[in-house]
Amino acid sequence: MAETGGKKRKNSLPTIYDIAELAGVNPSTVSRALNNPGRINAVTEAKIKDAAKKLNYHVNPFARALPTGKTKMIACIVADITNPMFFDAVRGAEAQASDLGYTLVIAESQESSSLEAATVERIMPSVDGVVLVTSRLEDAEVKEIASRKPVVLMNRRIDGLADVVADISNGIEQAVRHLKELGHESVAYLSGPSTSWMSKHRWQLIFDAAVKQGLKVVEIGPNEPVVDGGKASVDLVLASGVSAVIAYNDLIAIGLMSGLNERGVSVPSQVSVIGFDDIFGSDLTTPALTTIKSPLESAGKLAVQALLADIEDHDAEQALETAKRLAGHLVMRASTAPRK
Amino acid sequence: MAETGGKKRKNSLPTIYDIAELAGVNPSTVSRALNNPGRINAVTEAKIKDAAKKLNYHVNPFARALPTGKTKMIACIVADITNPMFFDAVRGAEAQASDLGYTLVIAESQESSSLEAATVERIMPSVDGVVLVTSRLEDAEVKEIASRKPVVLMNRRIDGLADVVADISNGIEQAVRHLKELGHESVAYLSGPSTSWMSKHRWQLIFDAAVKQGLKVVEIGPNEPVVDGGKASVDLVLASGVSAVIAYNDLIAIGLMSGLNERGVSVPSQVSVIGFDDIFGSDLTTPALTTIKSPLESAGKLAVQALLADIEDHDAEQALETAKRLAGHLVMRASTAPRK
DNA sequence: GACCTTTTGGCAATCGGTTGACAAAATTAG
DNA sequence: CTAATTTTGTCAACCGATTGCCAAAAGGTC
Repeated sequence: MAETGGKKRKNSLPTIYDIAELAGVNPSTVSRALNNPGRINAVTEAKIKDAAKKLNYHVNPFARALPTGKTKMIACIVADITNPMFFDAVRGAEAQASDLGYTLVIAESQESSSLEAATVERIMPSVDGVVLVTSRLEDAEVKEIASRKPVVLMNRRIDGLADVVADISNGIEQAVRHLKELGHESVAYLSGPSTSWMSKHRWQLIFDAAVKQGLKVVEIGPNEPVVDGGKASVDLVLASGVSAVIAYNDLIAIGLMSGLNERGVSVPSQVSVIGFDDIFGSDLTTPALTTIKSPLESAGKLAVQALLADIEDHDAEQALETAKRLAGHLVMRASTAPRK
Repeated sequence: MAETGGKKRKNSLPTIYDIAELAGVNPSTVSRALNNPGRINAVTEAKIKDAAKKLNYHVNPFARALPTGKTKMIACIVADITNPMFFDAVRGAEAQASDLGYTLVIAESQESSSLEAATVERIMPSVDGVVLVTSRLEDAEVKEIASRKPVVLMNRRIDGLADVVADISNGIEQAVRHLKELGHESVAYLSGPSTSWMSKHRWQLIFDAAVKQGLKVVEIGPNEPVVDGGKASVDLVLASGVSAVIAYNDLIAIGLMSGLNERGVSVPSQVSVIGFDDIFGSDLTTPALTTIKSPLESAGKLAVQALLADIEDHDAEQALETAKRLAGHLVMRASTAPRK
């Protein structure tokens, strides 16, 4: 006999139909028992749940996604996975997502706005919402995306959209005051990519703080937000004649220190350097880097919390409010010293 | 007030039915034209593709996944996202996956075997295959998973399963010879987690090389594969009386150096330290860390290549063969010195 | 016991594609 | 010019869940 007489079941996974058969009820009853506890008689429900256990049933996410449109996946798009700054953010997001039964898809845009757009386009159909971390897209593009699916921004602000941005004004003020107290009279800001909202934001705050403290202040950039970007800016820094530098991020700060070192300029005795983020490794440098740290893990958590609140039609305000109280602060180490 | 961006749109995305209508053909013809080029008359095909462009059509991945079982997603499960070692691996994997039209889902198991099992269970139904990086699961568990979906291992070997493991025997031999040449007579291996295949593997090779060079050798561990794990082992290292240490990874090595430093023991003049992986930051320490580096980005690429070959029923041998030629080597920096 | 509610669970349509079977049309052969 | 063959596109049955609608069963009321 060519065909077996038995079930033609492939080695595929159990479905609600199998459960229905085993429990002697209709598939729709199974569906209700499983997602709509209470809708069904308690004893029937128990019988169905037993059968489900017995068959080791797991809902097929695709079959569910088709009619509901809900995929239980969210995306987190970061500019550069290899920047340690993203660790904590991603880890916080991951933890919160799986806590709430969602799967987090992480993708990177490699600091490219066109690649970011393509990535978003590719992933969007598969997810219920998106967290954009330090997005390099233009406001209009982000808004367009947000018009299709829930979006939460991290380290970026766009009017009308939800965002999680730690308040760094205090940290920056501390940093600038710190430099002032060390006797510095001028400071340079080594900016990040020109498409970075966060870079502009930091410059704005540094500018204000410096003016307030009566320090001369200049912006040098844009710089690639990587170690080599910092290294490449050494000439400009030296030419500017400043005695202190605040860099867009720790990577740039580290690159700058290494570049200065190669030039025989000593940090911190000749030039003081401050970074942002307190990434892994920033306490390993010589001298250890003074930096302005943000609570990125909490930020990641809250971003996902707000996103899921929106997706599931709860109130996102609470998470967003909590996020507003996130604040950065100065971590003092050894890369700053009194001006000679 | 900032609302999250979800204007849930009613009029959903274009479907093949819309295209069919616009092009005046049957939906199945559209499906064939789009996935089965050649099956359909060239002019009809063109007309359909035009219509698809016009409507800005994108296939609904869930609708497709339902009948085909193919999701065009693969998972990459790593032990700890915050270990910089995974950057390069993940980046290579991501790049290769999107090149081939797949979406990579990254998840971490936080070094926990039970969490890893749960994560795999959760993600498995949604993906076509899995890359396990330094898995903490037992052989039998991994095999069970591999019996359900294609699996490729990174930095782990299990009989009968595909793996990508760079050949580090040479790098280790270089390292041990290097220590010997510096006059060391004994070396300790600071091992990683007891569930780590890679940790055992490294110990094996170090042991062999040390014996061959006539060095005394001991294993100290297990240690948590993080900075604090290295710090915590300082007492044991000092008590052992060795003058050189090779650590399971750079994180442990860095922690050890910092711990030794706190004890007033100088690296490298009193104790030489060597790590593994050459992570970001390992050249920033004082002294800069000597380490055995593996080509992790290539490994990630090849793992995905092999996995996709398997999934799409091509020949995975080629990728696997190339992977066999991946080799690590010693990166000499400043954390090793002649024995006093 | 007749009548009205409320529970409970089944039927069948639906989500958006894929694909085997087949008929109509076009092409080639004899 | 008819028969055989190939090409092209349609029909309809899935894939596995969800859900509105409805009927049967159970419970309450008078």
